[in-house]
Amino acid sequence: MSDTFDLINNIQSGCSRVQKKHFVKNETITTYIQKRNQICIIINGTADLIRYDLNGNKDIVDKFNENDIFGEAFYPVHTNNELTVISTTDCDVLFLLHDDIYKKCKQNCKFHNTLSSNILELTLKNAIHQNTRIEVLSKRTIREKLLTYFSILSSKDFSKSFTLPFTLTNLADYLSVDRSAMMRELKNLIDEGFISKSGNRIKLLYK
Amino acid sequence: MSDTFDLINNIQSGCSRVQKKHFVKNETITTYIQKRNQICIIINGTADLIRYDLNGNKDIVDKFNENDIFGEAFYPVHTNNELTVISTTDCDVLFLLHDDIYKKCKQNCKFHNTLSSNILELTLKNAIHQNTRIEVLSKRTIREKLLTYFSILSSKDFSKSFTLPFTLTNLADYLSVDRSAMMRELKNLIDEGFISKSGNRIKLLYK
DNA sequence: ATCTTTCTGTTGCAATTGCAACTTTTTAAA
DNA sequence: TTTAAAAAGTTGCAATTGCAACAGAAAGAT
Repeated sequence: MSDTFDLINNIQSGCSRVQKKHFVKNETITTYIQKRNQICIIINGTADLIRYDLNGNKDIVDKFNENDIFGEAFYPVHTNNELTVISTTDCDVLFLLHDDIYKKCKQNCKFHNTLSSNILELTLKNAIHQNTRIEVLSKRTIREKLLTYFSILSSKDFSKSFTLPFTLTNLADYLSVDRSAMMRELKNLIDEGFISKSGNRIKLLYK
Repeated sequence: MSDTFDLINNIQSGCSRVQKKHFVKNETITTYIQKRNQICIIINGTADLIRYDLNGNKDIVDKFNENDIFGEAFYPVHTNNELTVISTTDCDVLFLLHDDIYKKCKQNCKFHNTLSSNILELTLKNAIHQNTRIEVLSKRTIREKLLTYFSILSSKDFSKSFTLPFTLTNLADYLSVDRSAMMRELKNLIDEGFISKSGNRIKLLYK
């Protein structure tokens, strides 16, 4: 994507303390503990944001892909549990300091301006992601959650047919519902003729 | 807040097409139809983001307060229903054009830099809001939703006691659960000694 | 090519939730 | 200050969901 591309091209000339690091699969990229000044951007690869609660239960809070922006700065201060970002493939990550973006650079340097614009773009994309998820999660039944999510995917692809960006197991996590209950409801939707499904390709049959 | 304050102070000097408008209670501030270039900031007052679905049902999607940033740019493109922002009190709203923020100003003018920095801050605050809601909504039971939300409010206030920022009716909407079911669960939490409640002031009694 | 792990698909059952339908209390408006 | 409109509080009941516990299929690893 040109956004991040511009940014990388400008790192050399920058007056900011920007680092780029490489991670192999299953490494800890960062933990959300007293790093509210750190903002991260995935240049390539994928990672999971994982919560370990007090009982040691593991829970995938978010999934990050190429060009996604993340960091403790995006999260409420929360003392009860620990958030950790772990690479799910090999990946390259850019680490920026929030203050370097926020505080106005006295020289009005080109790097700062590029940085601000790019990060605004990435942050907006992030907001769209989040609002999509909120719209889906705020539906009360599994059926409505599925249909809402499908409808958004359909709008995005301009087509009644689309491929799920997840495994069904991960879809259940995304919708925050029990997997078996979701499977049951998917079956109902198929039996009642609302959708058809082969593998993780879905087709909407209504309207 | 100093963020928005800085911004307003700089409007006069700006090269950008910024408008400030006043609305009385119950006016339509904007609709999310083909305004993906429009970004709005509430200077003061409050507003609701409302969805009208195909059956004409009304649903409060989000609530905005002073210094909140919003606009179609934050939402997925979605053909099925209409989103409208309506003032719930008298309010003043700043209208910016996304392109004016995104596209680099050739003169590196002071206004542009202030704008970018401020909007990044507001956008980050917005992300924290959204992630809070996602964390709460992704809990599977009403009990967990309540306790998670309470725990976040408690962390924010550095206290086991805090005041709900909503009426109970609006809290049920925020948690996306049936109000009567939520009341039942609140009562259970009180009876089992997890919390105490008087009016909309909550006290956590555990740990 | 075999083994191991992850994912898909199912089902019974108990627990939770939403819905509908009320009453009472509080707040706002005329 | 009376009236109207929200909000809070309750309850029975039916529907949905989560949980547990499987078996089979697919994908990765050795």
